[in-house]
Amino acid sequence: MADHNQQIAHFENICRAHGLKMTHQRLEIFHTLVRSSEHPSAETLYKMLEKKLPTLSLDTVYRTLATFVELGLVKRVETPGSQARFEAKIEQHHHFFCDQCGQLIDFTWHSFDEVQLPDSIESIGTIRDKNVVIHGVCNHCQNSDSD
Amino acid sequence: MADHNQQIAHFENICRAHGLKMTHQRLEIFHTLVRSSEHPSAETLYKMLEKKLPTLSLDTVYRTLATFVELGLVKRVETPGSQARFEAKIEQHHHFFCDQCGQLIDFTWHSFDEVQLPDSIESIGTIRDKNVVIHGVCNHCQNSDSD
DNA sequence: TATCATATAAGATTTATTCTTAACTGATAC
DNA sequence: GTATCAGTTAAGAATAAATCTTATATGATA
Repeated sequence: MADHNQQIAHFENICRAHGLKMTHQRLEIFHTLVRSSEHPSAETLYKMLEKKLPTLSLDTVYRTLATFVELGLVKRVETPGSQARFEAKIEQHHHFFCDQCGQLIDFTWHSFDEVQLPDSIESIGTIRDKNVVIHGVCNHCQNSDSD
Repeated sequence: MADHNQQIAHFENICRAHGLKMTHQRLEIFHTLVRSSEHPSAETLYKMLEKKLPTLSLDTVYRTLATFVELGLVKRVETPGSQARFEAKIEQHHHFFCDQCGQLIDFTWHSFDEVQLPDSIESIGTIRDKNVVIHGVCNHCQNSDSD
């Protein structure tokens, strides 16, 4: 398990540096996202939080996520689903997307991270980030298919 | 330049095999997509075709693309943009996405295609497809930034 | 303690996409 | 060739995700 406290400290620093107030909502949304591995949508986050913050509004979740993405604290993950999904994971990682259930699973692949890209990339542009996306069927779906 | 005729023959076979009529609209939409390298959205395709098919409706473009995706003739490409984008490219390839202009550029990387995935994948699921997505700034944007 | 950024509520707006219905077109089977 | 029926069109309605609006309330920080 990664050191979430450190990440939350970083989050607080960034907010302070940008003169953003540390509201319960922001803190809880970030906490939830950092601790979740399911890459939730705004709506999912809203539901995850409704017990802890009964007055939270979906609008605030959207607004807050947009702020976080702008600050680079959170990433929007592209998926085939209709709703945008988010993650607060900082370490370099890659995604396995289950075409059956829509689950998104992180994995690491250090040898890929260090490999050099093909020369042809130079004629295309400058790299900020390189990621692997695997599409397939997760083991859970695979097993439940066998009935 | 790839052999588009072969791809179009394949397209016709698949349509016939599924009892789908070879309408002008379907043919032109597929032609345009096969020959385009810009991964157009439904709306972009619609605009690309409005001269050739003045009576074409946007609805038909959406409907036709959905049919093609279902038949596996066309792929929906996930991008950070709000509109879905499509490609008819069959050969294994990867994507460079320009964060500045939203352009999506294909590239090939054979050594990646052949490399083995990390063992950890086995505990996740079965692979259908693996792709690299690079985010960065294309050379065109890079150059026009320097003013 | 005061100030002001933020959150909330309620509802309107925007945008992409899909659906509906009715009339028409044209591809394919015969 | 002609009939049939899938598919297209038009026009407009319906959905759904996301964003915005306005007025009021809250609560973090100086």
